[in-house]
Amino acid sequence: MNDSYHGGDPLYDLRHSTAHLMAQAVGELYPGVKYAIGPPIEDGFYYDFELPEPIREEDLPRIEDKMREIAARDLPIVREEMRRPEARAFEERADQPYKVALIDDLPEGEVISFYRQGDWIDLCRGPHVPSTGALKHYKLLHTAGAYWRGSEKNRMLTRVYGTAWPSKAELDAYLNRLEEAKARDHRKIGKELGLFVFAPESVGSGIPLFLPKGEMLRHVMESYVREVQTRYGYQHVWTGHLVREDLYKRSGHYDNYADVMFPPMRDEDANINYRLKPMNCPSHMTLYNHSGLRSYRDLPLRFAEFCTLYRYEKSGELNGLTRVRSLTQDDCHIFCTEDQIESEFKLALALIQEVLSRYGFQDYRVRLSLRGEEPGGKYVADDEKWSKATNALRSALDSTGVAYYEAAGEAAFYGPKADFMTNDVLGREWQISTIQVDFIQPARLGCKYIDEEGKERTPVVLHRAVTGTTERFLGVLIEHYGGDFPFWLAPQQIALIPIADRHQAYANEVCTALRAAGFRAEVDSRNEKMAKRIRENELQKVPVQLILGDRDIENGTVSIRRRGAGDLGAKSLEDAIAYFREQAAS
RNA sequence: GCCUCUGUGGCGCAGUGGUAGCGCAACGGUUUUGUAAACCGUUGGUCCUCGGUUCGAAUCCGAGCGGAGGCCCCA
Repeated sequence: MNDSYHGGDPLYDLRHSTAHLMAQAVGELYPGVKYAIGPPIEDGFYYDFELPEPIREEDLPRIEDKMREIAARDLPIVREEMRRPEARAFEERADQPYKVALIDDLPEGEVISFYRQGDWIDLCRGPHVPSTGALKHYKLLHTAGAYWRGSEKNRMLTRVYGTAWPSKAELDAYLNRLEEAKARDHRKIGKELGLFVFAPESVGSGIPLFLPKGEMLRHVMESYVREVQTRYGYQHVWTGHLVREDLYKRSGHYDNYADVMFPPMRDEDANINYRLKPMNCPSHMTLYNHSGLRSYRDLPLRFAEFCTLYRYEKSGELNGLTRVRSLTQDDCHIFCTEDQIESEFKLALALIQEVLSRYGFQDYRVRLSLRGEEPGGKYVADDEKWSKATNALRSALDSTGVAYYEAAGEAAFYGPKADFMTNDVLGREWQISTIQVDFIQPARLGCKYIDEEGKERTPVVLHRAVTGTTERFLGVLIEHYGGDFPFWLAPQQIALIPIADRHQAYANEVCTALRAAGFRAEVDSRNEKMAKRIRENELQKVPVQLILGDRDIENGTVSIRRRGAGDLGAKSLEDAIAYFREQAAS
């Protein structure tokens, strides 16, 4: 939800009214405050203020106390209406420049509504709860800076976020959910499980350094997607990390993407600038162009690549693994005819569905991102091609019956796209997969194929990523699983615990057999009590532990402890391997 | 980049003006163990950096760098 919210949902009305309550409290505590906007949002609300002095996090309880005091007055919340000139004059007298600006922006119409509670009044479309006494279960969460009207050219205001719920139980449940999310933070778990580190040496920490277990996760994830892609008829290619800058001038990226490219590297002798590759598309199209003349019989042609790209993200944008400067896309470019767009889209959809389901993401929604209203701007102008591409996507989505919604102004400069949003176990939404139609770049870079009538034509390109980037997806996965990865994905699948030194040789022997069978196993031979090693391997979330002692040597067995299920008892090595194969498949 | 907050041994933390402490880890030793923490001992910190205030700074102030939450962006 955003400030385009028009009311009607009781939960949102409650949050909207709580935002007003907070604004009134802030007004009483900070005379001279200027109010901007205060909408309800997913799970809560915020209000933007311009303040004579900053609000700090430790001031929030004081504001909450004042809110409770105002709520206890049980002030009726009353709608009032003014004609536009009176409303404008009213806010000018009140020295509320942001409200004046909002009024000037409202669509033509004579009547403008305000909501009053006691002696406090705010420009607002409403609706609201009947009285401040109805507001009981809320909490202010944190403060943040936010630009007026969301533009970095404007003044930065102080935004206070809060949450509000109809009952104490729901409020507590929500606060618990926040705590749980904090405990699952991938940066925290990544450190605890020894997956990756951020070193100050790695340029503003936009470059994660992966430890052996983290690299194993990357490897397993990439191998899996590679296997699926091969099965779906994709071909994997490799185009490296450096690209001549003139390619990006021809593709259009130089004009549209320059701010996220690292500065050029210069070859003075040859008078050539090179760039670290920020995207694969132009490279794949170059590969297409220089690997023989293509006919319609060669299409669709699907070039996939796992390559690390480099983007010069602003320092304040960096965030753990979910926003980095070196990112590895599971990228693919599908060269096809216009007639093949729909079937290729469906094939990609099936692939995405299979992969997301393997990772335990049950359902997803699609956001169809289209060109904005205004012609020109960042979008390459060619109305016919835009509408053709847009219709192809709509048609493919309609025929597959996937739920989707449209977002104007969110498209890439070269065409519309479909982004796949999914929710993790905590209900948070993530954008992962994407499919983008491109009628522009193939033409710019001179991609051709010969059609049935022997004529040269320009192929359509679908840009497609399944997991998006390995880094971000891993971050999402860590939080999704809380670090407790399924057996097939776990960087270490099996820990072998020899009870005493004399069991060491047997443990090594079993470990060798398990590795030969394709499992990721390690012997924990530290001189610690068995129970301590079990505890630590549990905390490291190793899915299976094999306890090996005198009884096992005597009977030729292994004693299996499965994380989550406990002691499964002794099995022969063959039975154990069969059990692990079963675990790896599920 | 912008706003607010923040920075103490490998990790998690305590210490608010009188030149640093705890737990875990690491290391040495004892122990040889059957399903979530054996015992004893020992290392290890120019308290992010630079500058200032002060007789004296981990502690106060300023700048820089890093981190967190947001904003603008975005895979």
